[in-house]
Amino acid sequence: MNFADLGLSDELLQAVELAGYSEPTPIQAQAIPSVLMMRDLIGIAQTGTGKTAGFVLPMLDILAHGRRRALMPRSLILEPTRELAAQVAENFEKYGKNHDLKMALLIGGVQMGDQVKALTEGVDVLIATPGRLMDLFERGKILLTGCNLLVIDEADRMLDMGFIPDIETICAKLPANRQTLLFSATMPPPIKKLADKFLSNPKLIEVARPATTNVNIVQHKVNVSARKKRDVLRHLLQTDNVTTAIVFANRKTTVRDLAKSLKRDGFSAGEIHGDMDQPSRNAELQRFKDGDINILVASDVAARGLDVKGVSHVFNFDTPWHPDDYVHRIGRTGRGGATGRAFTLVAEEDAEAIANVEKLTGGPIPLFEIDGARAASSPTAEDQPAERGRGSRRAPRRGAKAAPEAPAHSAEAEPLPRAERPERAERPERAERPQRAPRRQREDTPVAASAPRSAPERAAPVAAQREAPSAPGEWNGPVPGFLHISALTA
DNA sequence: AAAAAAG
Repeated sequence: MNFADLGLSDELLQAVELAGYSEPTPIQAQAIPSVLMMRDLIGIAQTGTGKTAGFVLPMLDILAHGRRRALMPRSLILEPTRELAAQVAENFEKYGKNHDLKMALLIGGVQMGDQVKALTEGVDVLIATPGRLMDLFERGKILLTGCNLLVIDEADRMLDMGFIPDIETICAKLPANRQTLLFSATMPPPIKKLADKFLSNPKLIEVARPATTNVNIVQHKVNVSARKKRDVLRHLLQTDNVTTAIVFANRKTTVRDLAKSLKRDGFSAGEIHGDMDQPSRNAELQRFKDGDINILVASDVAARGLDVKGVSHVFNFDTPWHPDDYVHRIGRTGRGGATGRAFTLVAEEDAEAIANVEKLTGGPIPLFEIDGARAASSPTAEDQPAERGRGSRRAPRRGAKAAPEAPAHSAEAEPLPRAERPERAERPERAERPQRAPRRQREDTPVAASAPRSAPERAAPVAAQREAPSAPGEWNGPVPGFLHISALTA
């Protein structure tokens, strides 16, 4: 199966080829022809399956015909979070480079002026979060009567976030005679009802099995007391060949404190959560994507859909209360055929949550024991995927520095510091300290002795993984032309 | 219990 067999135009095929893809993913192979035939579609799929390109590519083809009119966008894509909306916009830029199509990114947290201006001039596609879209609509800045192509992305997430009434309101403002595509990782009854109400004779495509069955993600839980969570996290960050990690916490305050603490300890860390203003959120995410930082501490704003290449590890500093979120969080790693590792720190307060997670994922998550240096497993070169073809031998990304490393778990691994010892004194020092955060010296926390620097080849496979081309639809580095999109929302 | 999204 080849992209050329799917009925896409030559301009699109060229953009796809330029992006480095030749073979469509299963969801693309199934979705693209149906969308081109103007059918309604239900896609049971998660991000990381190439879902985004699955609707962006045929939409571009459809939009290539017809003309835009002021205030009357021709198509609308709804996304649950601002970051996801921006990510879809990047895809439009990438694949639409041969088309003269205008888009507007309508998200909150940024000034309305440029968004309104774009609407006034006419856009072909709106990419929006529901709140800002409703706001602009109520202000009379948008007419949705010309919008005959609608994409509802991440519908189950929209449900979780209470957006379904908004979605219904928005659907009612669109022409009844339209094409609707709905994507969702799961199909809970309210989503099924929504689909029944707003889609007609949809083609059903199901490709993504739950991420928990993603064999590319090695999962572990670590029993730990609440007060030792930070120590265990630091230990894992140092000893598990972490190149790039997302650390999820349940509360925004935890995210903030933890990021601060990691930075203080010299880790190259950043943070993202909903209490930050949008420019800061964008900046932190970009720093992470660019490799300026290799650890992102995040709330569940980043749990779903975010597509950053080469995330070697996901850490759940807290077990998510909602078991579905566990699946989404760990799905940030092990993407595009790469191997990922997911650790969940389980304290007493997480007991109930982890039980629910294990019920959902269908079995106990293997315990990873640290105290006593008894590691259940450690990443080795064999764990890493072999070369995935397609030019994966580019030089390592400039900014993608590895985390401070120590040898992988083995009999000689350092045990965790014991509670009664001065906690930092026992920790192996990071030989290659991420320079960005100047360490604050404190006399009671001496810099620990240096751990042997692990051989560079240990980290190499994961670094290569970060560089390997992703499937279409995945985030694949900054898109040069994207500047003008961000300018639209600056 | 939280987080997200409009401000």
